[in-house]
Amino acid sequence: MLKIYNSLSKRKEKFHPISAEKVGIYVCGMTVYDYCHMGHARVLVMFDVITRHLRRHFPQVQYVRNITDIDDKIIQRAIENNEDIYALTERFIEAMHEDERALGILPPDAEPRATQAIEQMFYMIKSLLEKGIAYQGNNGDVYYSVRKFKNYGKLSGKNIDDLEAGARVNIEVGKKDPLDFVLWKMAKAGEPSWESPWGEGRPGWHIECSAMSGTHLGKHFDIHGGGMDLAFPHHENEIAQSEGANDCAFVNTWMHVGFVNINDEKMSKSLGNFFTIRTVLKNYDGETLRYFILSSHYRSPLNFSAENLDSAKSSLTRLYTATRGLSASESAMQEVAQRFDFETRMMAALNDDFNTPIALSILFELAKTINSTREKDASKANALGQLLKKLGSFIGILQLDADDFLKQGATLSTEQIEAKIAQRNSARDNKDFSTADKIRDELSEMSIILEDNSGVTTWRLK
RNA sequence: GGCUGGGUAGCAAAGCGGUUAUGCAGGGGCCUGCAAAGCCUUAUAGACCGGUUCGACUCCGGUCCCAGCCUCCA
Repeated sequence: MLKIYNSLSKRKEKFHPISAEKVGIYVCGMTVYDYCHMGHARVLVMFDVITRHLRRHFPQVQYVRNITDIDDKIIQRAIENNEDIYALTERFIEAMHEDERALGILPPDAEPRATQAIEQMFYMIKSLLEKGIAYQGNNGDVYYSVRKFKNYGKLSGKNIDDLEAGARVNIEVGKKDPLDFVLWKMAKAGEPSWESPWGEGRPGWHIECSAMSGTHLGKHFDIHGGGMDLAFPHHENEIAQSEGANDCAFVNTWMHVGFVNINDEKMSKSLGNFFTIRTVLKNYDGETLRYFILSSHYRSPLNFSAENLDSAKSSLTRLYTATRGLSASESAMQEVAQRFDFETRMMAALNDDFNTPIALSILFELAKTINSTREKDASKANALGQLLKKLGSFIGILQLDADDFLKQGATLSTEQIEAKIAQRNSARDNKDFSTADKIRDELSEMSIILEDNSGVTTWRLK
């Protein structure tokens, strides 16, 4: 039984899909004006794990993750770069896909773009205007009238009067109430714009997600997710728009992924303390990044540091080392899978609100079982090794050949290393251990570690 | 000011009212020419103060501290 923490009820709840035939999940994706950073990586990886797990439970899962390709920051960046806006967004969409592949993220089923959903936004805005929940300000912009929506604040736990007391909301000329937010804004000269019933303009940020989720998943669907910083105001406003326009419940389960921190502070663009995925990939492989993200529960803060990434690398190395040199048939794996409870416990961990730290601890227990079984019962160890890879696939790790993982990043060619090993072994045969150790030390300088196991010397990268 | 979370051993990170989390790092041992890997073993916890309980890291109350949201942000 899958349980998910619902940000709306602030409780872990049993997950019951609206239709067991087809589960719908919508995740707020990137605004594409720059490279993705580690905060984005966390959301991408976590919802990859979540959708993989949902697919294990339900025959059909429709995973929709949007791309925001029109907004103030994109326009501003295009001007700064003196670059065509579509060239800019196209460039960063491609970069995002590259980063995703490096992290082992499977593509969503649909990846709609805001600029391709303008028509649907019109329908929604029209409907809100007809119901009197939206209005056109005297500056031409169309606004959502927050006080017309009785449940405003139900997701973020805010009440309207407290918000107003905060007084950090920006006051714009066209708004009747400072809390109102824009649905459609009039275009300034030179900005990208669309002809609309309310004049030449472009969409406000929030309306795109209401429009695109409705198009792909219907008015009422199962799961909506994103980073924790989107809960307010973005998701709150989506609820207001969708429920206001459709007169029905919008989303059953809201999921929010915690922040990536640096020195216990949120990594964010505004603080400027962010690391892009591709920067981190220069020093660590994608799977290590993924492991690092999975090492804490998705709602907890995740502290980004070289120490923690190094630790992730070591941990992953241990798991890969356990699978080294093992292979078994599917039937042998199935047979052993039934005799042990690893798979059951793995499922239970993921069923408990996607508890990836527990899931990883189970993989380590399995690795230990493999290591201690190797000598005694090779065929059992082989089968357990296959099981480890299978359970790793549940969270998208351990899918490489162990040698490919353990040997990646060497500064010498395999031939050069093998030659050194041959030299060292002939020295060892002659009991010339000082020469042998010297060769080993030289390789160690280049982070190449030798291991003499049952008469065979193998190597790996530190 | 309003609203969320959180404070666990050297570091990271979970579950749990009574039984080993797990990984990295450390100690001892086995293995090894020596190492590495692996195996066995071991130490180090639960911010603070009360309460409930036969028993609390786990429940309740209070105190202190930290982070986040209330403005674009994943």
